[in-house]
Amino acid sequence: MSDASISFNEQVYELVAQIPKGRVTTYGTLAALCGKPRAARIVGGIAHFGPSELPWQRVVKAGGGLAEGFPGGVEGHRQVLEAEGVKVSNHRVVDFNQIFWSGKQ
DNA sequence: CGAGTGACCGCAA
DNA sequence: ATTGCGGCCACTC
Repeated sequence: MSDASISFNEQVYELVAQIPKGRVTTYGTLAALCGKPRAARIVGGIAHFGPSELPWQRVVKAGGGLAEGFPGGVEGHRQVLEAEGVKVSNHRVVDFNQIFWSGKQ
């Protein structure tokens, strides 16, 4: 653990910033990577007050669902995801299991 | 400085 | 399929 001295939110920032383009992950996964598999809720709170320069659009709900609290709603989220190359269908990420990013490329 | 809230997740009824 | 509850951390008022 090289970054165990930083806070939980700092780890989330690093992870979100390292998400490859065209790839997506879930709040629970980011929390689990930080060591808190039950802290998915915190990731959502961090995302709301976190730096807007981070690609929060690549962060979706479990199962590939779009974030309901996203600015503009799931409709706005869908537009950004498709702009990244991620196909979305009915408020749901297509081929989510293929573009899912588990922290290892 | 104390309490509340949040862009969630998973399970139980 | 829907509804309700507990859990965790950081940030805001």
